[in-house]
Amino acid sequence: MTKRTERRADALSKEKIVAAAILLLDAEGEGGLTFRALASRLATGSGAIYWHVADKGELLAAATDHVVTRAMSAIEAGGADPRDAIRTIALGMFDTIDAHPWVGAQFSRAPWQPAMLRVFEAIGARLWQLGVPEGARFNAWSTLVTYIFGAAGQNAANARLQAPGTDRSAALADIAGGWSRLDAAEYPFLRQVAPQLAAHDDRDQFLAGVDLILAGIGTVL
Amino acid sequence: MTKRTERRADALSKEKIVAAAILLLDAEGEGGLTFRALASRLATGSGAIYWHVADKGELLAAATDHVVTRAMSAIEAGGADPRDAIRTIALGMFDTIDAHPWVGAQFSRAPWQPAMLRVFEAIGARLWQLGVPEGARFNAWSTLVTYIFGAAGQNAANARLQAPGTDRSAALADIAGGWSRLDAAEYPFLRQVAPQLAAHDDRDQFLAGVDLILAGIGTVL
DNA sequence: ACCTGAACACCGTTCAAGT
DNA sequence: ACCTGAACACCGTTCAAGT
Repeated sequence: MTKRTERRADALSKEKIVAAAILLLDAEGEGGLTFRALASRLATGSGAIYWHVADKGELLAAATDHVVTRAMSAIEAGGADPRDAIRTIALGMFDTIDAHPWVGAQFSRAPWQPAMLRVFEAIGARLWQLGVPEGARFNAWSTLVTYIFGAAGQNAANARLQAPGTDRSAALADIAGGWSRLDAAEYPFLRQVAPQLAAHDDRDQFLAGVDLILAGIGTVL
Repeated sequence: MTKRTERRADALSKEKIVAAAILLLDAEGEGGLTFRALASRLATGSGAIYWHVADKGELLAAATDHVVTRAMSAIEAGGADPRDAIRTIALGMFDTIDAHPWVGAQFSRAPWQPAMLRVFEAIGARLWQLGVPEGARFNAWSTLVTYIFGAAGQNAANARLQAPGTDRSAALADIAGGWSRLDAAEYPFLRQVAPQLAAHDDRDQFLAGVDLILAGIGTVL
């Protein structure tokens, strides 16, 4: 009965534009999202998009919010032990940003988005549940959230840097090879960890960081 | 005697181009660095820059390397206790990226740069000195480095987001105000920390995160 | 060897004109 | 109300032509 239901089925809408933008971003990366490319996929003119969306920033923000919302609703961390719940949420964000690397660059441009607030609350609630005292709660929460999104963002940046064909272990072997050939007097540490760099798994390393922060939080309980 | 010493004093060079780029980046932000603007500052044509520099990516990488190198050589963390040395290095990076926000976005695009290696080594060496056992060393190091650059980068992104005139505490008050008005059933944690968000100092919060990770590392010593 | 600056192939965004 | 697509004001990068 409303105007909205009377619209043609193929009419443009912000939802359709955002859905097409996500497809484009996933397929071709951040550089692939162009108003011209988007308009051509939607079989319309570039100006039509501006009727529904203020600018490219709003489009990227809406796409990020959509992806993070979908990811959060798929994460099952309900009855678990608070530490396990934090690990589950953290890994969920890591995997989401790994699958959509453009999300990693975007979220630091709009950290106040609704979906982000849900992640923030989920982490904070578990810290509360864990019994972190009032005085330590805010810093414990911000350290975790900063680490989770910082690490996931850096992982996504690595993925974006890499040539599409090559795999991660070859790239790591390259960097580790460089480290092992550094000057022994100036870079003893990097030379020593080079083999571990070559062999490590990014996801395990990320989780080890979450565990280390949880161990630090354990000292103030 | 060499060709190099015979060159005119006002001749272009990569060093001069990088120095001008840093001035431009600091004055007008990442969007202000344009080959046209740079060429006009250097009183030359945009094509001349390409004789000394491959592309914009190399220019940003060189500018970042210059700034981080300068910062690292100013940091005095020599004889200090390893934990204090790590805090000093971390704060030095935080302040550097705070003063040059474009560095925060750049470093994740080129983490293998010489200056970055020096930071990596400096952190790693202190962990070694601290006696972190072999099996925990790599993860402890990567957690610290990831947190330091992730947090500093997010801080810089916040700075870039803000309108040039407004100050940080007004922006925080705004966000905190929003959080305190969230639905009480869905967002109890964010409502509860809103006052702390409004009152906190970014630099102190950053350092509290470093300390929390150091506390976590303490549990594996 | 190094510099000049017009030209090329793109962008995001606007806007008069249409339906 | 919504859509079209040309036009505007930019980009990074290239390259023939100069010195």
